[in-house]
Amino acid sequence: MSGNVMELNFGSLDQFSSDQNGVSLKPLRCPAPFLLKTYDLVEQGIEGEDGIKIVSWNEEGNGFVVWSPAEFSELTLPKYFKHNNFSSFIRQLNTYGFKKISSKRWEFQHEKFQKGCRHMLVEISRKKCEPSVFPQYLKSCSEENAMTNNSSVEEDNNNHELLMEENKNLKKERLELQMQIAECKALEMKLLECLSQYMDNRQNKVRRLC
Amino acid sequence: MSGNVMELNFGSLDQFSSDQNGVSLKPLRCPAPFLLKTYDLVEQGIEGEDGIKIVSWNEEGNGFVVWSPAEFSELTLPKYFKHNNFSSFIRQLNTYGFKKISSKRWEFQHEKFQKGCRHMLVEISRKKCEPSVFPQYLKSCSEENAMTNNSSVEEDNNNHELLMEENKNLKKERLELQMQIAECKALEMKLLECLSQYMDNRQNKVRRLC
DNA sequence: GGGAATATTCCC
DNA sequence: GGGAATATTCCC
Repeated sequence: MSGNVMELNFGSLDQFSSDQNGVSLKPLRCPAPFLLKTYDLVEQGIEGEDGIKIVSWNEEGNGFVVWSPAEFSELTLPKYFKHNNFSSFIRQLNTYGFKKISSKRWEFQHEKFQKGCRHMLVEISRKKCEPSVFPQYLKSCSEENAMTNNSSVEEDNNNHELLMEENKNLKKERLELQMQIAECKALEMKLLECLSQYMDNRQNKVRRLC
Repeated sequence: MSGNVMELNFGSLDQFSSDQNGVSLKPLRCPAPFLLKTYDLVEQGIEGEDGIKIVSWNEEGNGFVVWSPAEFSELTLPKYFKHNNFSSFIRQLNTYGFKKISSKRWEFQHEKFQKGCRHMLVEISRKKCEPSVFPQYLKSCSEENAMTNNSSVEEDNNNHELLMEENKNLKKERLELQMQIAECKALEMKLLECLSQYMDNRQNKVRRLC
């Protein structure tokens, strides 16, 4: 196992800060490991005995460029991550809100990912899936309805495959909706329990007052 | 990267079955990679030049024993997984419902994990987050879905009308489920309002008592 | 043991 | 790009 990621140590996950008097303050939230590793990997983008520049900051220092995706995948990624897939790396960049800002080269940017500002990484967070209360269900509703209305009837009639596909998706969706309902019911139960506890408390209070 | 897990290939994720006439049937669900790897790893539990038995089936063949956790972690795990942590392995076993059945040795069991029954792995699934609340109802649902999928594949293929009909019904069902969810959400709101009123009342009561 | 966050993979 | 399933880690 020598030479691979399992023996690398990226240090403790917790970060401590100290003020100007050297007094230790409470632990700060730590940047996600992915961000720290990506930052470090950009800083050390020169590899191999021929000193190829595989990855580096861009000219402005407000983004980075993967100059050689092949060598990046083969040499750089496995030093920092548990894989050597460029696409998995890209997936993570997207998860953390990086944008690909050039169609001509692999250049990525994030407002809080800048040369010399390792401390700023803590301000980058993963995109969340659940924005509000009714979103996914309302969203799927309107989208589906639009779809159904737009799609031409004759195509559907003539395309068995499409129909089968839609059917399959509908079944999947049904299961998801059923699970959502189960979750709702569970939440109701909890709320009811909660409510009954409050009522019991009130009863007791009333009794004590009599 | 030679010699580590990233170059191992465990084959396609999809499995196909054929009947006795060699006719290819539709793809079967494939066991989780974790289960296949664990099965294979138990089968090949002898390692090193001194031929130590690191892991093997138990006497009955209905479970397996990790005889040497240290060597298992250091030698076996990284060959099959992207880590060398015994605890991560245990975490996965728990996720898939395995039980530790001895306090004296690292012996694990799962009803569907048996010597010579690699095909049975497909019946093992990850535990879901919400087991207790409405299990029977969800279960019957998924069984129903399985039934629907299995029954009369050829008829469905050949009968466009049936497919259209099913499709229509599924959409109707979807609408009903969405309405159910809307009702649930509305009820939740009322319960929350109710709860907050009780909390306010209690506050007032406390205030009056002071 | 298992909940939950993060990482990796797979797929659209 | 991103949703979602699975894997790995971290923590109780």
